[in-house]
Amino acid sequence: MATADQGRRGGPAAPDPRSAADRLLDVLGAFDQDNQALTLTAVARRAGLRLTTAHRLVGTLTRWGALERDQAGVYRIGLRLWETAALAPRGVVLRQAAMPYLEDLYEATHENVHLAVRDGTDVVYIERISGRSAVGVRSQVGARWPLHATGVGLALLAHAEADLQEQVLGAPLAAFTPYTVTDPARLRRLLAEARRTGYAVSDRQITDDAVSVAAAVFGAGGALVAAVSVVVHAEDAHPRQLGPAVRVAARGISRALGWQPR
Amino acid sequence: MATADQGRRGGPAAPDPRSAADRLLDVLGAFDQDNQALTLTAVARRAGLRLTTAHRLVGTLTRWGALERDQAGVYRIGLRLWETAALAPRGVVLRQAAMPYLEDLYEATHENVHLAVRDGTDVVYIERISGRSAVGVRSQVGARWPLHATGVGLALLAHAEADLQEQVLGAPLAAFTPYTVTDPARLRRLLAEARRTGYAVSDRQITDDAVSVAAAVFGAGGALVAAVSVVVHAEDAHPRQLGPAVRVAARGISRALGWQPR
DNA sequence: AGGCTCCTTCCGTCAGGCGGAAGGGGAGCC
DNA sequence: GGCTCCCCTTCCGCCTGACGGAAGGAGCCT
Repeated sequence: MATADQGRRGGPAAPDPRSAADRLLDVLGAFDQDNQALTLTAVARRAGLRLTTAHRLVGTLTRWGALERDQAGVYRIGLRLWETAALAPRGVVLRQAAMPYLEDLYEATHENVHLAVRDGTDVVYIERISGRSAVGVRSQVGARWPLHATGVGLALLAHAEADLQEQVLGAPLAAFTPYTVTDPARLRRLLAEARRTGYAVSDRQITDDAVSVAAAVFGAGGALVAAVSVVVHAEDAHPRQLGPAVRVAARGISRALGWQPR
Repeated sequence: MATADQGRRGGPAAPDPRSAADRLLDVLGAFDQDNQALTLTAVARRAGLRLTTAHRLVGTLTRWGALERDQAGVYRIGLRLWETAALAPRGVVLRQAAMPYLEDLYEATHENVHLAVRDGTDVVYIERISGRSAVGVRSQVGARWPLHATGVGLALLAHAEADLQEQVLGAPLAAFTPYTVTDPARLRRLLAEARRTGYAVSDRQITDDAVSVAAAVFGAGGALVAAVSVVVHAEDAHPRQLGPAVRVAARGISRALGWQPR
């Protein structure tokens, strides 16, 4: 979607309000989960740039290593960018600290295990351990979902500041299945429940055959940092049983991050 | 190091030959393993930019999400960049495919397990599984080392095209310990040995207490893609024993990537 | 061959990036 | 308190280098 405002009338071409830096970032932004490999023309179209401009920017990015070009002339995200992005404190660094505990959780359940952080009113998945026999889930590493629908999102929202909660509760809540909670009052009760029990449950809110049980992870000083979850088939979901296991893993990670129980 | 050429003489300021795009990328490049958190001034210094220019660029990057700024005003790599970089085919995508086999290798050995790819004449580490009791290694995810010294580097070099081998063999070989192989003829023999046995051994070439045993990973069509290694204490190193295990893991990953034994 | 799409190079114009200057704000020191 | 130092932010005029139209090349399909 959003090929918008390409329409130019008689006027002498509306001057692009974007800075050169914005345009470069828009080239990077042209790549996403569904567009991991793009031709030059596709980059130009998705970034809303003239072909020549895209050509120049893509050349610069490729020379630096932010993009790579294969024999067919198709561009992908390059290793050098990956390398730099590996320094993100909420990415690789968090993941490395959490990994052993995620492994333990996987060993104990043999189900999909997730680690995610909050960005605005979305969750971003940092890591996923996929059981071979586990339920098919729609979340990939790097994927984004709204806070209110996923297990990890509910866990994060339940422990978030009041104004963020109000922001989410005040906006329309997108539905992904018939089970997705779109009623603010019901969402409020879910969050209260999550705070009371220490784990959040998302029942078939993303796909209609998966239930997710999640718990929040805190850093040094008690700041909310991330959330962990286990995703299981809806029919054999035992939140009461999984909750404690997820909580244990979450506390383990919190401890590794320097969190101290009060 | 490298505060170089800040010296301006009487002249009216040498015009920076870098493009706006280059300068933006140099801001990102200012962040590395040893500089994961930088103030605005530090960014300007490391990127070789005026403070005002850095200020503007860093603002744009932060607005986009490529950088994040904490309360103290210190900048770090942001989640959005991490998200985009997660699309790198030789990064997260490769890692996800390899992970189960790396786990198996870790279970079998309980030593540090590495996955790395080649970039130019360097290796870049994509993943590391650290045993709690394993030997301390100097490689982090996202780290870079020259091909000739690490186990994974030797495995990659042994199966690389002839001209790359000649390029490495023709250049000076940096030493990191007294054991680092800096003689081209000896390196040539190591590579031949690696091809013969199917695994490469780096004996105390990076740190003087660690031995690395590595094997190459191939993709669909037989293209060289990556290398896997196990790093153990020098005293209890049994390359003959580890070699086969590493080879099995490497072939497993290769198979997962669509490689077919001929 | 012809027509198509996608890519690359060239070059003149003018908008927008650059950086000097000035001022705010906080930490540390006397 | 008053001082200094350092880091950050905003403002604004000049000049440069980014932009994009135009033209042409390279494949690919019919």
